[in-house]
Amino acid sequence: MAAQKSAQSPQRSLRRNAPDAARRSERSRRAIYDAALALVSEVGYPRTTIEGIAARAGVGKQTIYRWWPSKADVLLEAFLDLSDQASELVAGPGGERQDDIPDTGDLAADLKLVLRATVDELLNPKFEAPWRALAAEGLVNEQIGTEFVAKLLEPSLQLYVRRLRAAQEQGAVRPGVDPRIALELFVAPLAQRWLQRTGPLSYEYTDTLVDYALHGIAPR
Amino acid sequence: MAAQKSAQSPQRSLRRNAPDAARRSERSRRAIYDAALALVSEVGYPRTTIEGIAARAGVGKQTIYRWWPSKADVLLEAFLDLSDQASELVAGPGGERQDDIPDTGDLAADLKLVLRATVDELLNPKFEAPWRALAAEGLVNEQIGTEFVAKLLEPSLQLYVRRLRAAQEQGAVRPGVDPRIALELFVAPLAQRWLQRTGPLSYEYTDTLVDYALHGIAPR
DNA sequence: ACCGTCAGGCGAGACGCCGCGTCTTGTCAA
DNA sequence: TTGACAAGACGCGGCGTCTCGCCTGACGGT
Repeated sequence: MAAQKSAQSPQRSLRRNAPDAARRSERSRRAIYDAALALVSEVGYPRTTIEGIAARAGVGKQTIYRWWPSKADVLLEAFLDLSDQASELVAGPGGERQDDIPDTGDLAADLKLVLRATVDELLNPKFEAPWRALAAEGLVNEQIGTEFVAKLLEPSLQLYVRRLRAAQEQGAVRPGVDPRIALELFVAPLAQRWLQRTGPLSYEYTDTLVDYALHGIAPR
Repeated sequence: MAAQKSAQSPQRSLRRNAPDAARRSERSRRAIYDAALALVSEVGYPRTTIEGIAARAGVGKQTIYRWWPSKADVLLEAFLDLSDQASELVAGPGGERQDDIPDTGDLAADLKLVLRATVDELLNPKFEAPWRALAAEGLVNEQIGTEFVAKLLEPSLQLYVRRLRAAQEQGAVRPGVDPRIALELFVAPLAQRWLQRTGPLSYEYTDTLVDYALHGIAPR
């Protein structure tokens, strides 16, 4: 027995029968992502099946079950991958990520700009179906919900937190205000309107949200 | 062709083979509601099956398929029924519904009070599972989503709209403000925090939302 | 640097199970 | 008398597990 300090097999003990990631087929992984995203968009999340994904990807079912515990996890990873690709396009291949909201000194204008970009993203048909599916799954499945929020939403929200803190130092936001709660005033209504289809997403709408959130609805 | 305006059978033409509602068993209907709500709470929405509801309710599967098109519709109706019962308890059996937010002249206080009541309702364990399930289904299923919003959410939102309009007439809200959007400033963040489990629901939190929404986060 | 070996990931698909939605039967109440 | 009812059989399709050869990539000996 060679120099393994523990157990008979190399890093098998993490989960039962953990597969060897070094020998994993990159080709299959990508095909599965593509098939999952395509199927969710084409036939909807509930009618997307693991059998269907496997067939579409030209992959054995076992290959999916080997690497993911559920179809929700497959879709979550596929969507994360899609988002990464998309944001790599925006930033250069050099790597500098879009990791801050611009600070022109005009908070209202900066927020409106970012929210307009968010609207554009939400209206991108490639994102809609998987995004809705994951949001829905997250409501009912705590594990997916937590991961969805942490990996997909939280990074964007942190951008707002930083921008609002900067505004606070500049005196553009009241000192006592909690940025974490403040950002919800414009983000949550937008998200809700989109998810619940209670109205059209327009620049006018998001601009209004920013104005209300900054100055309140009471007379000044 | 045979100008029957009313066809051969009484109100059969609405859908194919529409059943006779007059002969419907009230007993089965109630049992199905109870079983559906109980199962969703006990085993979760995805593992709640029509077979399971039928068995639990002591009812034939056909009785469910006769009256509802899908398990989501069953649950929606069951939950509407539950809500009606609950709000009948609050109002007297005489019938006067709680159909307005109190107007003490102090808008902030009135809103805080109602939001605190909403928090209590959201934390009621009897409501949580079915509410989440329906919200999730509504994200992915447009028909359910529309009905969910219209029958469950919209009535409550109208209460806010009315109260905000009254406030507007009293000069407590700026004239140009759209009440429909204004109410989202405090309702949407609360809903989102609850649904996404991104933080605890406390009176302190909802009070803060009202303050931010009324006065904004910018210096006055 | 090369090449042989072999563990294990791979595509394919069979398996038993279960819930789906439909259909059939006999019972019972309006 | 009619039609909703409880019970449950039916074929179907997706589930998650399994078995089969094939092929690949990591590793060791020369």
